[in-house]
Amino acid sequence: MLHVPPIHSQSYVGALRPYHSHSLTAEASSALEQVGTDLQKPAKSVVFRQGESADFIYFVQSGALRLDYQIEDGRNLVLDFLWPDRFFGIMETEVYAWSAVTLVDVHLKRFRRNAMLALAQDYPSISTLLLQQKTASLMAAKNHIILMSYPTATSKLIGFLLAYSKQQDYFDPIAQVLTLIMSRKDIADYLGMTFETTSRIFRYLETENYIKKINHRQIQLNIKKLESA
Amino acid sequence: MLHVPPIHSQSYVGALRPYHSHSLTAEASSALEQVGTDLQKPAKSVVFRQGESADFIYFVQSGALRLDYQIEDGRNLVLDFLWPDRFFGIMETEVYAWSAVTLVDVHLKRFRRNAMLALAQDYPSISTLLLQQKTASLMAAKNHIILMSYPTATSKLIGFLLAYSKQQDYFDPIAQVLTLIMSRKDIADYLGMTFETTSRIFRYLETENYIKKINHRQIQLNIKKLESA
DNA sequence: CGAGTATTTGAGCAGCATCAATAAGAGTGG
DNA sequence: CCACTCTTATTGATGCTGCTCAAATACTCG
Repeated sequence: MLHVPPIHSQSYVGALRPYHSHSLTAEASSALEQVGTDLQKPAKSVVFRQGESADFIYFVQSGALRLDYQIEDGRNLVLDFLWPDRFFGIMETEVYAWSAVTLVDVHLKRFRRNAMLALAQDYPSISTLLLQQKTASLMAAKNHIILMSYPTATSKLIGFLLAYSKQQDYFDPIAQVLTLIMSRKDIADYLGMTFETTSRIFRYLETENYIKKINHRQIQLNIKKLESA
Repeated sequence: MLHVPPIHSQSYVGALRPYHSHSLTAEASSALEQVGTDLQKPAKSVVFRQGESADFIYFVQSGALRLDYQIEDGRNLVLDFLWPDRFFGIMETEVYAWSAVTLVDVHLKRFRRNAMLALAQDYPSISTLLLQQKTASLMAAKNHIILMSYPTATSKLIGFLLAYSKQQDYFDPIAQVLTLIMSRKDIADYLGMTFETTSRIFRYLETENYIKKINHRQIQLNIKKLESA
């Protein structure tokens, strides 16, 4: 059975509590189950591309992805990072407005959009689910905007690290070690800076004892110090 | 019969926008009508404040507003500008995560959140409407992120002017004159820069004949030149 | 008309981008 | 397992953009 936990927040905007604390009814859940198929993708593979026909809606069962928006000037913008329990690809348009790329091996559930939207007409709890998931996307976008509005690259990166450290799959709260599954460039493209700046700020944070690099992808965080910065 | 335009439709000039839509059935429409009340607000008034109990959902019938997010460090961030045909204040949390402030005199429709969400359980078309409106908010946020990612203040401001000039209430396509209903500071707080920079870029755009200032709030745009920049 | 607010403009400096060169790590095949 | 290649990350030097602080001007509203 497909169990969708209530949205939890990694947010600066505020904790996100569902209006009705709820998951799907048993009937809605099994109806959804019948139109969904399991799907596995290796790391660094494309789930869908910007501009492709938006025929499917996806759900992250495990792993992580990033959403890329290709700008006309050639730059790539990372719009969001997706973690387990998130739906994505819920478009109102014919085509996907951005691409979805896996960062690690992922386990997805895939639904035909037509089928899912038809079910939403019959099962109010599916409509509510879709609305909650859209809300989750919107809150993530608002948090992203807030991060990008920070006046310095240092505060942006600190904000990013603190938000990221809420992801229990990649942060060990005992050892305080964060496993970076995305590249310096991905982080830079998310925060609106160059990857050289990202790298330099990591260096600066280490000299000031905010973090300690174990290797390129493993970083020990001094959470308290980062939070008070 | 209720008629709400699809989210990508263009607004028509001057008239009051009904929230009635193709997506709402007659029953859903009249049910909604019974829980909605008309509301007028003068320019520069607060519709709701960040942190207040999120009891109402609003619909813009005419006018324009901005959504403000107050950051702990004292800065104010403009998250979005709202135009006619947009719902706002659809929260999943107990309280509003940002404030809504009118830029000009506005005509709103106000719905009790409890009532509206209860109706959504009975009328699938109301759920669809809410989902569409969330999508509109999300697309606006994504466009905002794209704007903020532009590498220079000049390109951000050009992007803002071009997007804003799609608002037929405030852009005269014959004279090519855009009426700015928000301050330099509002624009700066939306784009993530200082208002001095906003002012300087306006000056620069005028020297390069991208725009011509009629006065502080009326600006003639050379759309073609701006688009090719 | 006067007081308060919004906007413009100036000077100097800090932070980030750019261009460039190394270094570290990951992947592959012998 | 090592040698080779390719990718990712780091570090350096330099210049420009946009921020800060400051002052003057324009506009708004009672």
